[in-house]
Amino acid sequence: MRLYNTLTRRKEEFEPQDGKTVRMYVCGPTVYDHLHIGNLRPVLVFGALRRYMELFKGWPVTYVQNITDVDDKLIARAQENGETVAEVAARYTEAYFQLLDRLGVVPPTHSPRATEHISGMIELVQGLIEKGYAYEKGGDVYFRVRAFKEYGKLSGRSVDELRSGARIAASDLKEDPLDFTLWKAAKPGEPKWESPWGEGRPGWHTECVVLSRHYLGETLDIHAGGNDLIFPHHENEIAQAEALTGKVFSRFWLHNGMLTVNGEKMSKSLGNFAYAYEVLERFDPETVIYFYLSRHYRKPLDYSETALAEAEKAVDRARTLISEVEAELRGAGEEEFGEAGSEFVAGLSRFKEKYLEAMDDDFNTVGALAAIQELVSETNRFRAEAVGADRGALREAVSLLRALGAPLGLFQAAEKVVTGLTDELMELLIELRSELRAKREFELADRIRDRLKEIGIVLKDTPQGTIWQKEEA
RNA sequence: GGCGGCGUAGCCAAGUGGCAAGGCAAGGGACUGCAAAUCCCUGAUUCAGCGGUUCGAAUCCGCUCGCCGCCUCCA
Repeated sequence: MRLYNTLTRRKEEFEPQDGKTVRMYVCGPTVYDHLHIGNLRPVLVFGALRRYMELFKGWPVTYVQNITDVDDKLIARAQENGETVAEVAARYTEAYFQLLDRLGVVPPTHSPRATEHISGMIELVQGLIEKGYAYEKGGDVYFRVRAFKEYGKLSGRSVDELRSGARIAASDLKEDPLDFTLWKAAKPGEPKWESPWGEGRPGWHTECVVLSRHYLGETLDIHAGGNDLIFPHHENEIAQAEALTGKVFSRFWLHNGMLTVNGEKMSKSLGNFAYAYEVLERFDPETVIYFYLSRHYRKPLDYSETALAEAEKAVDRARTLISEVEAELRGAGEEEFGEAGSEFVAGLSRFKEKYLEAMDDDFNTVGALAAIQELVSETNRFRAEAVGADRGALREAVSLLRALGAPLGLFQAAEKVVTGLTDELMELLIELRSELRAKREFELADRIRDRLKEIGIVLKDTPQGTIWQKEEA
């Protein structure tokens, strides 16, 4: 498949370096607060990319995502609350995994905490000092940016440009204003670890380098995150990793576009802020997923209630088809279908092809969703016309729909469990009601339908007879 | 100031050199006791504007207008 690589600014053919397993690293949450709706985008997009590779490309993915459990924001939050940093981190880490579960996102293969790898970070910093890429000043350690000649290759900046840009605060301790912190001397009351430079804690960009290397080796296949991380975060990661090893840190860099609200990036200061869990109180998980995948991942995505409501209708169209077909064919055996059914089933492959083509072209989920919608339309058309055994062919369409939805996390809601007794009782009720309708005793017939609706069972009178379904969760 | 991106029907949104996907909304029709679901029909001679390259451009180049992101913590 082809993926747009920020490093080369082009779409490139992607294959895992060993031809088998994808080594993928995605920047994870800083657990000082709940995820907001912007944070959700990389989680859903790269989670779906991972599942697509596993389910359709045949590449198992080792997916590593860090949990940043020590940093300035966490320390500030802990002090506000009169808690320890560890308590704050534990609470929001738990919330994060609950959110993944709610959304049906497969958890990362590894979710290392930064604080579990402090010794690795110390080794990294030490290695950089030994090679002349870093220096210690007053208990802090800084990376010597000018020593790494390829600095700026990811973000397309040159050191000269950056210096003239000069919004970077000068520091007496740094040799150069562009140098960035690898290790911070501890201030009173802050979490701290012993190091060759005294007590302190790791600075910014060290954790991703150390964690990714620990689980995935020196060269990653894919490193992904929001495009606001390109500079300085990812640029600095490359500098550290490549200065130390001399090897390519990551072959591909993937960046998702920002979530906006009314066209502007969401932020607390603008007041256009919402938590992920709040959206999930208003919309079901598959609607939320559909919304996030309804725009190409590299473009900005504008959040609004209207957009979510539209996603809900779009996703419901497919789910209605699935659930109605399953209701219609409930109890029916595996029938062989005739010419019409066979022809219909043979034609289904074109939707899968369109889907694969879109997904393979820089993970174009929008095109993939279009293919899914076309599959839904075509199936509905067939459903309206088909009679007899050919209707069994609908099973094939539904099964394809589920398969295409699987990497995206769509259409996976478990089939409603129906016990044999319920099945028989419903058949009885429907039979009696049909007789009432035949006698035009609609009042009683409608009462049965209304009462069933109250207990969560929906009756639909279709040309093929009455079907019943449990109401959508 | 530097770097990057975007502007496609009422709304959302693919496509990035060869007759403009898909969804939502709207109108008409079919089906129907009523519901529900579904089907059919109706939409951009046109892709912010102006020039240029080309047999051919929404797609390439230049300019103009408008919007956004990064350059400081940020998904």
